[in-house]
Amino acid sequence: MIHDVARLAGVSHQTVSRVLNDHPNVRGTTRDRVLSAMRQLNYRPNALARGLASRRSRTVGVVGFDTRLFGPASALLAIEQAARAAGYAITLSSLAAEDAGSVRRSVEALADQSVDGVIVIAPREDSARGVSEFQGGLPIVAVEAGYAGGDVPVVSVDQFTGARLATDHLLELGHRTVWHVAGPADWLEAQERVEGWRASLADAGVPAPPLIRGDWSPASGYRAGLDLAARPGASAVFVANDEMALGLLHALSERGVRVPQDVSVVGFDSIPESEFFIPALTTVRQDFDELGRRGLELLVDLMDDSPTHEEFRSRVTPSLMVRRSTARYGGGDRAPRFSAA
Amino acid sequence: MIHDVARLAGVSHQTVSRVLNDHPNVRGTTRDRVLSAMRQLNYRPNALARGLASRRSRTVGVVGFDTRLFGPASALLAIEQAARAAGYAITLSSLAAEDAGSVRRSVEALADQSVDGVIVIAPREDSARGVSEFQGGLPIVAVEAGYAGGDVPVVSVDQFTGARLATDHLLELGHRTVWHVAGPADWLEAQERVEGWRASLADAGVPAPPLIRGDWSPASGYRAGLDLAARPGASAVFVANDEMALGLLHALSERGVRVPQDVSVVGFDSIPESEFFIPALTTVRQDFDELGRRGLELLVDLMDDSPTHEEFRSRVTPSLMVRRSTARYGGGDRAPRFSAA
DNA sequence: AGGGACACAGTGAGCGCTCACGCAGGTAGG
DNA sequence: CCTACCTGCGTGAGCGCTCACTGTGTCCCT
Repeated sequence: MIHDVARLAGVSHQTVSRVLNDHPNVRGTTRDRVLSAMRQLNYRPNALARGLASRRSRTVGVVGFDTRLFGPASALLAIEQAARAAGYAITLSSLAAEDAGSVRRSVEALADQSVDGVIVIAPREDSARGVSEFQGGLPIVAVEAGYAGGDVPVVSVDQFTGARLATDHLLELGHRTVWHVAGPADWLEAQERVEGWRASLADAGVPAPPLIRGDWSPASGYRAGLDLAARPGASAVFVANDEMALGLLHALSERGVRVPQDVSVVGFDSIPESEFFIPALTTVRQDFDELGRRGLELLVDLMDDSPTHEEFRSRVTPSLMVRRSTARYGGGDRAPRFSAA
Repeated sequence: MIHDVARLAGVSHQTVSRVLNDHPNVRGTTRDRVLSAMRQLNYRPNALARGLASRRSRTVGVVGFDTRLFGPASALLAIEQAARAAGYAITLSSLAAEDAGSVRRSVEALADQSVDGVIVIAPREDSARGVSEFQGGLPIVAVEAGYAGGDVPVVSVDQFTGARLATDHLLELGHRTVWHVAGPADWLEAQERVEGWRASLADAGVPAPPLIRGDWSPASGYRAGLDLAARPGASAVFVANDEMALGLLHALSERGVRVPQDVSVVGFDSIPESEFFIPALTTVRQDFDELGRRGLELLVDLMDDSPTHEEFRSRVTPSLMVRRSTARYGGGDRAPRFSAA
């Protein structure tokens, strides 16, 4: 096919290849002849052949865990768009279960597809290990994976600061202490948020109430909400994500506990829906787009092994969105209107 | 590389290739020798080279519009998993804007990547046109794209029936009529839902209130809610998706209109959060997983050009999830507690 | 005037596979 | 006993490109 173009343009196949790859040392007039021949023949370079010959597929693999969730889905989209802009195609590989083994297998599968690099969106501890387990000389970047990933380049949101933001906000409103509904213990993000919460309480010199564990789902937030509704002393809660906060709000409403009059609630993520929760949820916004963009940028640097970003760990700073679910501490305990089932 | 395996196993490269491709006419003992040689050398076939030689990349392209939304994201995930099971890799191409041109460009870009087939997740009218615009002899399946797509094979949810389900439910509860907050006019799904709603009202012999347009966003649902709160006659609303229903619920709550005592609300999609809205939202569930699975199945059939499914249009039936946002019509108009700003 | 440097173009090999053949040897049918 | 056919395996070419190398002509410096 490249030969047809070459013949029509009256040059060698190599010159066509040079034009294709923007090599210098092609005279302008020659280039124009080649380009017009390409247009005439509606020539489309064969990506497979280029990849085979050049050993660069111009494709990056993305390993994602549950890309239905807002965070991963947003990061994926941002990565895809940044990749397209940088001239890379995206090959996707979702994880069924997220454990070290399946992350490794996914990366291997992508390597078999001859991708030039891999981005792993996988926020659990195990997956970070899965990444470092992979031995293949393939550039890999982890996104949303906290700091624990050994020597893997990581781009992540500063969860610690985000959690402090949330907790400090509640303390500044006069609450005596802040409860925390956390995510699963094996999620790096959940861990960091717990630490931020603890640090904030410690700095304020107030005791930390017992931790309540959720699993990110609204249902688990609902259960936490029932629990909290039965504790008249609890006046402020920092919930580790917006979905759980939704469930919690639901439970409090069912129990007749008013938000924010009786209890203040802060979420995390700022999913688009959170602004329309009842009441509108005060939450910590993570910029997933920025995350995806930076991840791809870092990967491109690694693939070009240009003067590689000395910064192999990049952190995105979250911000607090104050809405209607938080208010000044009113003092006193709630009268237990309903007993908790 | 295949030669190394061949040498170690004492066979020709062609025999290795036969083993790789599960060809018959290889003696069991020979096959075993080849397999063990592969294992010893940790041989990984080069997908690019196989694709180049065989003219089949074993890759399918997916064009998706805003894969952050629950529907597209779920379909994408299901497609990916079905593809993996069928031995295909996934190349992703998200759409920035959804118009005919950019759909066509996306499909072309995927064709340039030598994909064997394409699935388009693009629910707008324009995109269906974009698909049929593409001339490339590439198998294409549209998902979530209604019926309007000319001669393109389509897998979609029966939106018409879904809308009837919702409207009938409200009418059966005794409501005099049902209002509808619709999606954008150029979305096929929105159109079908409007038609289902109209058909249901017509069958019941009740007049259709004016249509309220939204844009799928919670914010537009919120605006619709403010509008409806000011109409004391409105006692039942069918909202075209759950996000808008959330915004609507928020507005009603702000205005002191109680759901379901004063107004019954039905959504569409059954996003995971909807169960924890306040109150839990009655909604129409679409099985996006089934959609994705069937889409890929259909595409595989087309790619193998096996006795091709004579059914080129496959419809998934939605179901009604009755929760707490709907109740029997209480009779009488709402007393306007608050005037609409 | 000679030689080095550079701009521009062409030649052949080969990336790692599969495809279309060819060629033995065994089994069956007449 | 010859043809016909199947099983099992090998040989060579080639998929559509890029890479490394070679070969011109032109300009500039010494």
